[in-house]
Amino acid sequence: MVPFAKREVGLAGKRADARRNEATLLDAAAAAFVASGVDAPVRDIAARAGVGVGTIYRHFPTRADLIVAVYRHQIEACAAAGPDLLAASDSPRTALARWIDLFVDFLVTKHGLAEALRSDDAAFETLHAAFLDRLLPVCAALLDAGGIRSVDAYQLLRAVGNLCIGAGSDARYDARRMVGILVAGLP
Amino acid sequence: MVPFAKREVGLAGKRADARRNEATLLDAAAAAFVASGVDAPVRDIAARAGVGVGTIYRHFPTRADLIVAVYRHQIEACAAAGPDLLAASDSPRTALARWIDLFVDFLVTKHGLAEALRSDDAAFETLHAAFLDRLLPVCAALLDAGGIRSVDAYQLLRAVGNLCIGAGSDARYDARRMVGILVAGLP
DNA sequence: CGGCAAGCGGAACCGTGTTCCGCTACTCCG
DNA sequence: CGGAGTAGCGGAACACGGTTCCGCTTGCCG
Repeated sequence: MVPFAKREVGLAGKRADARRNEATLLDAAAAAFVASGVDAPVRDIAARAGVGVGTIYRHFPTRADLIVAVYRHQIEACAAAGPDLLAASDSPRTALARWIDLFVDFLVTKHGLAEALRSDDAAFETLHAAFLDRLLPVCAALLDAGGIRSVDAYQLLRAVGNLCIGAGSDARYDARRMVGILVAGLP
Repeated sequence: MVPFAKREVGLAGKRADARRNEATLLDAAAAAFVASGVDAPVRDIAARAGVGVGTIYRHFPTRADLIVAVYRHQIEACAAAGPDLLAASDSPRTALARWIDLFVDFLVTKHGLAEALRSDDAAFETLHAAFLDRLLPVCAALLDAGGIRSVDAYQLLRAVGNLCIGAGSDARYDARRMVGILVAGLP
């Protein structure tokens, strides 16, 4: 028996101070993301954590890795909610609508996340992948359960993500509403 | 004694070389936008035009001013098409759908324009304004003619603009289709 | 032609992300 | 417990893009 072994993937087998720094960095990054959005300057995050910028890049080679690490649990929760909603809702269509609502809530409450998600910058590839790996199958299952064949899950997630861009910084624009209209209008 | 310049300030009173440079810059910018998107580095545009970067900033104080100048005619054409479509179409709803198609075509064929349009960077304020000034009233008229009160013109344009983001760089995503579904689903 | 301000070029500056390397200090082993 | 070796650290340095600034050039007008 190996106590705590591999409980947190990135933390196993490292020196104690390295593990401490990684945890501190995750906290600092989460705080910085709340305060300044996911575009928070690397130096700010490093300063919050009380480490040098080199330490960030050692633990998280790209910004996307850091973002994924911070939000991994929420991505997971969103993915897990899919089957639950399908079981609990009156119709698959309702389940889809509710699940999309969860996804939208997630995106609009993280400033800049929707923007980062759709960036075609190669550095954000792993962020893109992390979302698609977990959420695409869930979305596909919901579409399938609802008998919706007119769009594939990728396009729908992409469209919803796009609609969420800038949602937090423009009082005249209500992303939730436009997403609702889109989903309701799916043929 | 007159401490001011001998000639009135204004476009017509510019020096001949300045007017020449401005025209050259517009051509160079248009070419750079086609080649590298509207995010083309300022130095690239200057190099294409054979001028220094200072010359760009003198004629176009912000990047948005340059973008607006390059696309002014197309914005204008799109705005002008609104009333025409309303007169020529079977129903206001059809006219709206066709007009949105024009708008989408405009956006997706200009790499990075949709992204720039929705940027909350203060430098893009005049770009934002240029689009809204001309297109918002047209869109509002089309919505009104169709009796659509459930969304305002700003939200619709914003949503359509968002859906067009990244349309040119992702083969799996068809912005025109998602926009079509959204517009068709407007209650 | 001569004076002078409009206009020009591009070096310099600033704020990002990212890399690199000399030093620190943690861990392990004797 | 103490010394050696290395994982890991800090932050200076570099890359790169936008923007500013200022000394020089040049078109314009008298």
